[in-house]
Amino acid sequence: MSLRHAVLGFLSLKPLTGYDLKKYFDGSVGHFWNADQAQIYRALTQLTEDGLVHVRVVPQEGRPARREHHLTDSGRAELDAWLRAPAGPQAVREPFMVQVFFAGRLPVAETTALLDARIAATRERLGVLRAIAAQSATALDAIADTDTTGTGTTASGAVPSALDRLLATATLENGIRHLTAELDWLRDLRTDLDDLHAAPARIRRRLDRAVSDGHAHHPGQDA
Amino acid sequence: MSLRHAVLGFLSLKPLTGYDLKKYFDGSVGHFWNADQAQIYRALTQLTEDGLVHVRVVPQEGRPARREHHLTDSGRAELDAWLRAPAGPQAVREPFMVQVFFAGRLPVAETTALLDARIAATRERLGVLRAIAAQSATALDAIADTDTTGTGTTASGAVPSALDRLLATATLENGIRHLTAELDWLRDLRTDLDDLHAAPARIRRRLDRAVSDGHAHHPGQDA
DNA sequence: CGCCCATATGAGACTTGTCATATATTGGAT
DNA sequence: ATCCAATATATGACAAGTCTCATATGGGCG
Repeated sequence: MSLRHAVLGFLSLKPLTGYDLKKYFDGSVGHFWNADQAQIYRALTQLTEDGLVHVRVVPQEGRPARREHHLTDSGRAELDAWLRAPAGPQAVREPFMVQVFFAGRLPVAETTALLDARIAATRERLGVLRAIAAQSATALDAIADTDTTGTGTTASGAVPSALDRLLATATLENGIRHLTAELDWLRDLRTDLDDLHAAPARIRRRLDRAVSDGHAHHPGQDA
Repeated sequence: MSLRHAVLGFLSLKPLTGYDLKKYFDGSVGHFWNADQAQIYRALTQLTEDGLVHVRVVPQEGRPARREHHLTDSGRAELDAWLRAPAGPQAVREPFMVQVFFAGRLPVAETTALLDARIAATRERLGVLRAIAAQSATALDAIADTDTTGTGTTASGAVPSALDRLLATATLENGIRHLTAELDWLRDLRTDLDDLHAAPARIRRRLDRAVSDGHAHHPGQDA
């Protein structure tokens, strides 16, 4: 869906090859949008067919010719229209939550182990984002800096404005906030599990009974 | 991928028809996993082919026969194995962040309008989750309560344990935390945008120059 | 010599989403 | 009385999107 538009977005900054795009994706929007190389190339092909992009082939010494993709006017129009359109509700899809939801089948020890693993992984991802934020070179700078044209014509690589920086930083911050929230949640859940587990079996049975009150008794996870 | 496993998870609670499953999905894991009816039926077909599930047809007066899907032993084994397996890194995919990232092309007023819309939508979703949490009837209870069998044999609908409740509640809480984080972030961004916009044009230009220092000047969004 | 970088393309499997449709019964509206 | 709507139940077909894997070229570098 919006892979196309992300591509258009980058091309609005400056003309790029599929190869460039792949790198920029990984380097700047990688936290919230992953793009496979094949996908990018296919998107470019389609966009070209649809007339939103046109290709200029720039021969090079030694390397394969750059197939530079430039935005056309309709491409720019399409991008702006999309940017204006309020995004529909995005489909949520969290396999890990499914695991948690049904984790009652496992012995508690295994569940806490899974949580710990998840905590570690989340902390790691958070570290990565924090590191990027700390060096504070917005991905935009990387894009503006690299003179891919070789022609000396840096006209297309405009310097990012304060607004652009703010927005780019904000997307990073968004990732950080979500990861932080996730981490907090994981730790709280971890604690709750421990508390539940710490209560000796007899009390736990009483709890179960109190809570379900009047129904048949449940097998229980005491294994 | 894990639609299959979510289905297995529900079937481990009690045997269900595709129709039941659809309702349970919507009612309990709907916040973090959306499932289309056709998808569920397709998953059931596959699971049956793979021998993880077997169907018992229960004729009914007046209604179409219930095709009850029961977990087989290998089904249970598969479910447990999956629950134990640490989830791989999930692909992030946030169209809205893409919009934000490139929103610099729009006049600031439009961007803030988009943000406001997003704030409203997020608050709404948050309200829904909070309401569910407040009535505190875990989705599990709904599943246990409904006597779908009609046979009077309530044996399969086991009462959820304290652990099960904790986990179900936790997944809800997870959604709430993330939405809250999102909301905070949106508001902060909103404020930052206002601040930037509030600075008179001359100062803003100075800011831009200070920040980019030595490069060509950027067109700017003063429209 | 062999591997990596820059650059690009293709085939095929699989997942998802969307839409349409079928049947039988109960319960309300006209 | 009759008809429509809703409920409970289930399928089929197809478009669109994604992922994965494989492959090709030609120069630079260790």
